[in-house]
Amino acid sequence: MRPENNPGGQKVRSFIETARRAQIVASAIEVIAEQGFANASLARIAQHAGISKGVISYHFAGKDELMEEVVTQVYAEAVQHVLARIEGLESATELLRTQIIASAEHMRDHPAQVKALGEIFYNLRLPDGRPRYGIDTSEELLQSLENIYRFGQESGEFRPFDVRVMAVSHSAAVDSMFAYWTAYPEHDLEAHAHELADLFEHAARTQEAPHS
Amino acid sequence: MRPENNPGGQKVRSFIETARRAQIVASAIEVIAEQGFANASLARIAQHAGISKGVISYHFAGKDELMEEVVTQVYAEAVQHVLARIEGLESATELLRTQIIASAEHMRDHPAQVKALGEIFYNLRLPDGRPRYGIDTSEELLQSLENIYRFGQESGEFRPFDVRVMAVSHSAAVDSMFAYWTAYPEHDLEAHAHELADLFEHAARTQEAPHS
Amino acid sequence: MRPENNPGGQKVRSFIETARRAQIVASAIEVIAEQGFANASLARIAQHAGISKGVISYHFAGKDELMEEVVTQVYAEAVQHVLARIEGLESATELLRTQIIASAEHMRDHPAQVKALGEIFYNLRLPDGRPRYGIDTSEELLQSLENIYRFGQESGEFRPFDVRVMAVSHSAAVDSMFAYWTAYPEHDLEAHAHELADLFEHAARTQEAPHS
Amino acid sequence: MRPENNPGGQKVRSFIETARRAQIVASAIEVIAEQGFANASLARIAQHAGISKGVISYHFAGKDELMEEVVTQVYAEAVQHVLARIEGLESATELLRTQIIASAEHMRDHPAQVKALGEIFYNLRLPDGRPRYGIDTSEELLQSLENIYRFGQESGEFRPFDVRVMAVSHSAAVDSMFAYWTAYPEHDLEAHAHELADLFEHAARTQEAPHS
DNA sequence: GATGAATGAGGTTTCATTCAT
DNA sequence: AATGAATGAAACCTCATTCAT
Repeated sequence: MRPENNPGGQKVRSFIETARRAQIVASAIEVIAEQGFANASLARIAQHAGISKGVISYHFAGKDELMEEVVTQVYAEAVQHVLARIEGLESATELLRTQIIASAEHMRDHPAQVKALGEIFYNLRLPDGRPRYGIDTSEELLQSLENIYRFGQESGEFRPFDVRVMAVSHSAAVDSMFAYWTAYPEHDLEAHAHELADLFEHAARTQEAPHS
Repeated sequence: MRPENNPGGQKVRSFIETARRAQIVASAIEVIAEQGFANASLARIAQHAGISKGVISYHFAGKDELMEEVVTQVYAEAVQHVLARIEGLESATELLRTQIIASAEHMRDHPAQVKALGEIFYNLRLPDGRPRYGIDTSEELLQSLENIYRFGQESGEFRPFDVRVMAVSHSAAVDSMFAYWTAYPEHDLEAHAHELADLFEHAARTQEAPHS
Repeated sequence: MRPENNPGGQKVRSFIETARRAQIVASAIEVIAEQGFANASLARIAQHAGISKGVISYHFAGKDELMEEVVTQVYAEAVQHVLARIEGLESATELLRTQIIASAEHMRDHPAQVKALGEIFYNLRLPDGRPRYGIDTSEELLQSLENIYRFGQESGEFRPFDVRVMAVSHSAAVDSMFAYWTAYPEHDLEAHAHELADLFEHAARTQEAPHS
Repeated sequence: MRPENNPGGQKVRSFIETARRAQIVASAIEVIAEQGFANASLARIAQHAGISKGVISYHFAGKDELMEEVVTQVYAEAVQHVLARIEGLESATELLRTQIIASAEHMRDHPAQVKALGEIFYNLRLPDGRPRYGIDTSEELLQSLENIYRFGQESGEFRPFDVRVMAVSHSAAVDSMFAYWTAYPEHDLEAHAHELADLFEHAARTQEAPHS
């Protein structure tokens, strides 16, 4: 039985426990990325980590907690990377371009993590059968993207359009970049990212009608 | 035991067999759409259809064949609808816009089918754990979209860009339109489709030349 | 998957299913009687019956349903036996004596059933941890006994006393007769029953008035 | 590793060890009383005591030894209370009445202990599946009760009857008094005890037929 | 053609116990 | 003396598949 919450509500985890949890999360990411969510049984995750099945049950309340821990860690890392890269940018165009390109960088550097994240998003279900994560889970991301596009509209860089549709499409296009690269590893991810940046820049920006 | 292949390699299916297979496929679509791929056991599909579990095993070699049959039928129907709607169109802009809008129509009319198709695409795996369907399965669709965009480039309607990236993004954006609508059923699907058409039209078309 | 309820709410069970359920119930009774509730796993019950573990899952929704079926069948049989023996009796004294003696007969003829019934009563718990069967489950039995004692009070055979305490004690004493016989099989069950009948007759009956 | 037996065969326990064992026993009693024997895992007992699971294994050879320690301590305390209350009584009638009433007092004052005792009695099994405690374990208690009833027969207070049956029934009736009170806490335990005393007094005593 | 019945593998989880620190 | 960590067995349950009827 793991330590209880302390009064502050934060788990107090020993060094060993932290390390084990990280090891298990890492193993889960690899197994899910390689074999898919449906084949990622606790037995396989344990075997892949070279530990006993019971260890996972000891460190996590159940499979769901493990999966949620994977999501939390992986998602946080991705957000962190992208935010660091767009920090300080001042034009909406630069923001949207950099969001796409930084996402591609992160995918290139952590493909298994991103793959696992997607698998869990699509497959993890609540006990009642409804998806644990849905598009509504991405609300935060969508609002960030909306903010970029809305900022561009207000600054005059961008034409008028429905920012929600733009954000949803932007997000899906970025995800599809990763999926395509996963299917065709020789595909040029960086070039794809720049093309995609062009695509959304053209889609969003005010059409020039310069008069002579 | 079902009939063997005849010498020509084509299954000969009786009327009853054809009807049963259709009934089972329909039931599978509904169960998958409602409960998700992971919860769509043969038992549930059979129960939903009001038939015995054995019937499915009798008419299909296994669960995988059933799933593939669902994909085949549903995919064919979707393609058929969109093709009929874009037939005869002559400008690339009209083609791309109509492809998006017709897709939305099909989603509106057959949401369960489209939902099930997505579930199977994301979840069905080969025995070795690799995905049964991948982006490569969409090659045909991607080429059709590429053809539209390339046609536009050749006709001068569209600016130069990587048609593959455009096709992949286009496809993903259309899929995300459906996913978003599924999550928020009150969302205006038709409006989304028109916004999306605008999005890709702006993304692709030649920027207006300066007026002299 | 077993057949669904028909509209009337009654399960429709085939002959084979009925036989299998009876066989499994019988096996469960024997295993519980011999090894105790805690050791009566589905695996052992299946093994004892010479069938596969999955058969039980096929015929019963779960272990709980199996246990409840055991209780239902065994309890009904016991009640039926005792009721048949006391039918037509007219004095309260005869009723209480015969209730005890008939119970002993049933115990003698079906010791495993009675043992299993007790095990399940004491051990089966609801998912929330509360007992599935409690003293409140015996309410029906207690009321029957109360009726006997109250009848005796009204007819003047019995002295005044709290009929509930008498019924609870009566019921416990009968159960302890079985438990004692189980522990000491050479113990004379029939003699015990007659002694117990004397005990409660003396406990209940009106004290003879002094002769003048 | 705990201290070995000394040559005399008695464990030598340090103060700390004694205190820890008592703490663990107390925790076990509470957990068993609240959640039932089946749900009283070592993990839960340790958690309830606010100690590590390993401590229990350190101080007790195993779960069985802990359970036996609970029985020993609780039983001794109960016997002690009842013996103190009947000490010095001189008539069999007083003895039997007081045994019942004193038992009820103990139940009222230590319900968790009594509940836990019952749970363990009914559920603890030897490795071979046979009950660890049975009616034979109560032999000492039964003989004490027999002594009371035999004393009453010899003094002429009680009629002739089988003292073993009377003792077994008496014991069971007292236990059922507790079980009933547990199920219906608003039930008047003291009144029940007095009714029960009346019951066995009437059951046992010589029926007067005084002639004038 | 169709069905109910049965199987056995594999899933997650709980648990008593052991062990190094 | 005490602990956290780890183990492996066993529990219940679900499932795809096979088979006799």
